[in-house]
Parts: sequence; structure tokens; C-alpha cells
Amino acid sequence: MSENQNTIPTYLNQLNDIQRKAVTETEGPVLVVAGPGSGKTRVLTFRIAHLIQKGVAPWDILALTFTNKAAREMKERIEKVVGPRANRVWAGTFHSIFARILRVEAEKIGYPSNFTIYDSDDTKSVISAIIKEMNLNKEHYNTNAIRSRISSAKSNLITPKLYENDPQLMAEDQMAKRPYVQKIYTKYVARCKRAGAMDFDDLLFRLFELLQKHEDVRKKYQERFKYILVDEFQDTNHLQYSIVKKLVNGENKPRNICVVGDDAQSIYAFRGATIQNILDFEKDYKPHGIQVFKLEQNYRSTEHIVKAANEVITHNRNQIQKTIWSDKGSGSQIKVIKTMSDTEEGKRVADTIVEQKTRHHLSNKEIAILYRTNAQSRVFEEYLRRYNIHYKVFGGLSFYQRKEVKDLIAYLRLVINPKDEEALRRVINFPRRGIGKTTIEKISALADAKSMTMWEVMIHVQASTKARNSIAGFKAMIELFQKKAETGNAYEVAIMAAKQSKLVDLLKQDTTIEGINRLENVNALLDGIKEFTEDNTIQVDENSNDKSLTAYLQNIALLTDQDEKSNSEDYVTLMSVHAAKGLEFKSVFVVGMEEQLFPSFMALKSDSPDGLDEERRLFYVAITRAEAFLTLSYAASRYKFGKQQYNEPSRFLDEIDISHLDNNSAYGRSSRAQMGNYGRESKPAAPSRAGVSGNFKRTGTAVTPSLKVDPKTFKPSPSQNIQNGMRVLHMRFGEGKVMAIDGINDKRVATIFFKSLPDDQQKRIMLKFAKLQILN
DNA sequence: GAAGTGATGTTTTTT
DNA sequence: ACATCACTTC
Repeated sequence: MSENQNTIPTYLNQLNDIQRKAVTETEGPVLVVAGPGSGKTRVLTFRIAHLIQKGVAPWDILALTFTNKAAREMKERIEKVVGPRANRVWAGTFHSIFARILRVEAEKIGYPSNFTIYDSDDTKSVISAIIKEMNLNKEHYNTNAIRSRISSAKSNLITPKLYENDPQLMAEDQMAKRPYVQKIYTKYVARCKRAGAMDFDDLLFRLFELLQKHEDVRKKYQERFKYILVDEFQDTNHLQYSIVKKLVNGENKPRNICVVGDDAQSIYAFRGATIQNILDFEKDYKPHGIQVFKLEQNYRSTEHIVKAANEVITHNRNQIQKTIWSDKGSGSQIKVIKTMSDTEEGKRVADTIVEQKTRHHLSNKEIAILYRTNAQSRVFEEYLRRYNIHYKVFGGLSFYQRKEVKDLIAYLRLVINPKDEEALRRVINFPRRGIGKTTIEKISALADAKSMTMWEVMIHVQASTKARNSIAGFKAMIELFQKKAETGNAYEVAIMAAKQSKLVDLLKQDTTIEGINRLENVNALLDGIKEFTEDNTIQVDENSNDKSLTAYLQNIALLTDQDEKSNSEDYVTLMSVHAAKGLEFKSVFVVGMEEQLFPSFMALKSDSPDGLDEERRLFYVAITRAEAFLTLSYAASRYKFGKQQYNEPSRFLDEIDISHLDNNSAYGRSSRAQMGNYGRESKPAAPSRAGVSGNFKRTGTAVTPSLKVDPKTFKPSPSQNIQNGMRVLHMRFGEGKVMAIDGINDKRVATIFFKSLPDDQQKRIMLKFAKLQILN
């Protein structure tokens, strides 16, 4: 691997014939169909390295990937071949690269250059607010359903206007008893625009719009990107492909586009990805002399695994013909574990892990448990903990999605873009500063009426003097932060915001385990920001080294927890099959192989074979992650939504020829029908679910404080008599001292320091309701 | 305003 | 089973 820039490119010797062609045929359109483990990433990176070696400027190359991780790996590997020049390649995810371009060009399409990126929570909250305002029936207008409908409209280049004129879409909504989807869509788009915000789909959609409407901009980027490469092409949606086409097809421009993908590994159709893109690509570029290369040798897995995967995938209807093969020897047969319950599945898988570790000397890092849904991780966690096996769960709530982290980020977002309404709503009264729900609704209504932003109108709102004072105070505070942001770096602003907003103070008051955790998360965020400002290796933009708050927010908006830095710890990986795409492990456990679960009930209920095909591709992805050992497991019964369910073993198990299964497994498999009955008839003694989880009881649940005062002797005093400074008695909290009183009449709120509470915790209690006895 | 209660939805996958 | 949300109670 030692590359010397002046010698003949030795990297070409590390490739087989087809791979080498895929690397060296740099001109014109190229489609690389790459089976699992066929060296796809190697081809992509070497192709880029080769271009650079040939004299192409790194910044003339655009490489689009699906995840940040893939982009990072690609850059690292290019760097190994060509050195630090690699960093100047435009390599990143669709979303991050497009966001970068939009930062520069946003004003041309009516957005501020410091636009906010709304994540799916923000999107959801905007849509849900619109549904509420329109007084629509929540039963028919499910926020998630509407969101995905809007998202898929955008992914297919359908604006609200086009939506309205599309009889089929409108009829579908009519049928589903939600005729106002188009209206919601219209409002949603307007709302985002007013807030200077783009959601994930907008990062693509608005870029398309930009290229469409502005010929000069289009030409600029067409000329800029002389070579374009797209990874995981099977997972692109129509919109992404449309943008790529726009960038590639310039006037008098050689169409140097290379896409790499595998139709058999397309697993994101549910969010608009379509393998049609691969088929279209071949058609679209045929006139321009497309070359197609098929990488069919699998360097990852042994033969039983590769052959089983091939057998499974032949059950799908449409696919590009290819024969994946391996010369790594037959290897171990596939093991199938059948169990009575999900808890037993957890135990048996953990047992098998222990056995494999000793017998084959595997380290934890070489082992992965893959499941269809994230909720399945728990049983495995429980047993791995019992056995003292270090593990790590990927997926679920990412760091940046935690409430406390989002709260602080919302302050920062507001500093950069005060139009950002989601950020404003989030923090205008958090920590509480007396700007209640009604006031916020008034601001929102006023903003709507005047077509201005909430930020602009909020000081003019009709409200109590107190509320208006609070609003003015809030505004002044944010403006103070903004001033800081003009001169200070991201960290300085963040520290100031965390402290002066009283966010940290509030968190410090919560002494439960979760509360301490939350405080730690905020501190971790602050540390992260500090690191960002000090670490020169983190760069948002290859051409600048911007340490401003804007730069920071842009950097994190598109991060997911998959992007956590890899560390050297040795752990067993637990993740969803989706998350495992692109990874490989010596030993892989694919668990929960049951009808309704894998394939998912969602795919089965629609009755359309498309859904089932996608599940099968997903299974194909799952089993092809394994290098040497593959274990499949299923349970006769499992808990779902709190109820015990009995499922048949997955049909996918039947699609693997029995010759690839080990002896014990083959026996169990052939009695598939029996197995279903087995669980039902003999009624296995209820697996002691409680027993297992009992050992791992959630800790830290706050216990309701018991009564501190005997109800018989307790005589509450009239609330209007309570004054600042008095010693009072409360039924549950016991003795305390009134530290402050604000509000008038019915709205009087006392801040009381109670002896019984830990540390210097204070409670705010509304006097109208509280029963307090004056002590003296 | 805060805490507790009961009803309701959620779980397929994610940039 | 768990989380969230509207609603009640203090």
C-alpha cells in the first residue's frame, strides 16, 4: 500500500481485471453493478485517485455518497493513495454537498444564506401545528402520514401547485378521507420559507429549483464538476437523479459520470429510492456510449453464505442478471436457532456468541447482531450484560436529537436565524419565563396575519404587561447572544447562551439520574463545540476554516449517530439491518426471522409484491454482511405492543437450500409447519420475562414523595395571606420558606425553598391551588 | 404552574 | 411495553 506519487500507480495491481477497467475507463458514462463484497468502495476510491494521478484537479471531482461515514472513508482511502490533496475533492453526502452549494446561492431563490436546516422533528412539529390550526380531524390527519406524503411529493418534484393539479394524488387523498393534504403542503412550504428553513428534502428540491431557474448557476456547477461519481446509486430517488442529470448534461460537456450500485441491495424504496434509476441510467446514457461493468466476485464471504444469498434473491422478480461467486472455500454452514420465546432467543444467541468466541477466537468487534426493528435490541442487551460481553447499540435516538441538546442548539439556531420559528417556539418559554401558551399562539396568529415572522411581531403582541416584559427581555437576551456571535467563536456564544438562558441552572436542579445525564449531555455538547472551534482538522468547507457559529450549526445539522467517531473499544455490534449496509463482520446473527417481523407486517399487509421484494433485498443485505459465520434465529412467540404473539418462521428461511444449513438447523427447518404448532399447542411455560428484566430494572424513576405531614393536623391557610418570607408547611414537601412571589390575584406564584428536597432545590407553586399552612 | 392520571398511538427502515 | 398528550387536581 505504500504509495509514492512518482512511481507507476501500483494501486492498479491490487485490482482484478473488471475492477481495473472500472477504474481506468474514466471518460464517458459508466455504470458499475457491484455485488456485495465485490470491492465497490475500492473501485470508487481508486477511480478518484486515478483521476487525480492523471492530473485532474481534486476540486473538479464530485463524489456523492449516502452517508457521512461512507464519504469520510472514501476520503481517507483516497488520501492513502494521493496524499492530502484528497481533501480537496468534493466528497460528501447528497445532503451535505447540496447544503454547501445552497449556502452560497440561497439568496437567488429567496432564502437567506444562513438558512436553518429543519430535522424530521422540526418538520413534524410544523405539520402538527398546521393540522391543529386548521382544526382537522386527527384521526384522518396523522402527522407522520402527512409528512411522508409531503416528502414523497417533493422527492418526485411535485410542488404544491402540481399536487393540486394532479387528479390522481387528489383522488387518493379524497379516498383516504384527508382532502386537505394539499392545503397542508402549501402551508408547510410557506411556513418553512418564512422561517428561512429547509427540511432534508428541500436541500435536494431547492437545489434542483436553483439549477432549473438559473442558467448561470447551472452552467457554473456543470463546468465546476468535470467528473461526477455516485455511490449506492440504487438508493437514490427520482429527485436526486434529476439533479445529477442536470449537473452532468452540460452543453458541450463530456458526460463523465460514474454510478455504482447494486439493484439487489436497494433497501430504501420506502422513502422514494427506486432501482428504476439504474435502469433509466443505462437507457439515458446509451446514446453517449455507456460502459457497464459487473463486479461479481465476492471477496468477503465463504461459499455457503454467498450461495445462500444468491438463492434467496432469485425469488425476486426483477433484477439485473449477475452471478456472484466466491473462491474462499465452502466455509461453515449456516446455523439456524429456533426458540420458544424472544427471551430464549436472546439467551441462545448470547450463548452462541460465547461459544464462537472461545472456539474461533473471535473478538467482540468481529460479531454483529442484526435485527429488523430497533425495538428488538433489548433482549440481546440483557443477556450480553449478564455474560459480561461488551456491546454497543447503534441507532435509536441520536445525541443531537435529545431534548436538552436540541434546546441549547435551538438557542444557537435562533442567534443565527431569528426567523427560525421551530427554534423560537422551543425556547421562548424554556426555561420558563412567563410567556405562556396563549401568548405564543397570539404571536403566531399575528405573524400569520401580517405575513411576518414570529420574531419580528412578538414585541407588538397584545398581552399582559408582564408577558410583554418577558418577551422584551427574551429578545434582548437573544440579541446579546447575536452580538457575541459577531465577534466571538461558536464556543463563546454557546457558553453564554447556556448560562444566561438559565438552561444549565434548570438542569442542575434535577438530581435524578436522568437529570444528571441531561446535564452531562449539555456539557458534552459544549465540549463538542469547543473541540470544533479548536480542532483544525474539522472542516466544514475544504476551502475555509470557519469557526463561527454558523459553520458549526451547518456541520452538525446533517450528522447522525452513525457518524460517531469509531474508537478502539472491543464491542459486539447491535444494529438494524438498514444500518449495517456497507459493513462486514466475521460472524453475523440475523435475529427475529419470523413472518410479520422479517418480512415486516407492513410489507405483507399491503399485498403488493414490491414490499415483499424489498424485505427480501433487506435479508440479502443482512446475510451478505457475514464473512465466515452466519446464524439465523427465530422465536415461536414474542412480545409485541405488550402482547404475546405467535409467528411462523420467516418464509425467507425456506428460500435457502438445505445443503447450506448445518445438520441441527436442517432438522429444525424442515419441520417449519410443525414449529408453528409447537409453540401454540404445548403452551410453553410462560418464559419468565419478568425474571429477566427484573435484574435490569430501570433505575432512577422519581418516586412520588410520601406525605410529610399528618393530614389530620394540617390546616391550610387562605392563599391570599401568604407573603414573601413566611415559613410554610406543605402536605408533601413539608416545611419550607417562601423566597419570592410574583404575579397578582389568581396568578400569584410562590417560589418556595423546601428543607426536604435535595440540595438547594426550589419549587414554584401556584398559590391559587396549593394548600399551604402558615407556620409561626 | 406542576404533577399525576388515563387515553392513545406507536414500531419498518433514515439522510 | 413504552412514550406522549390532553386533562384534572392541587
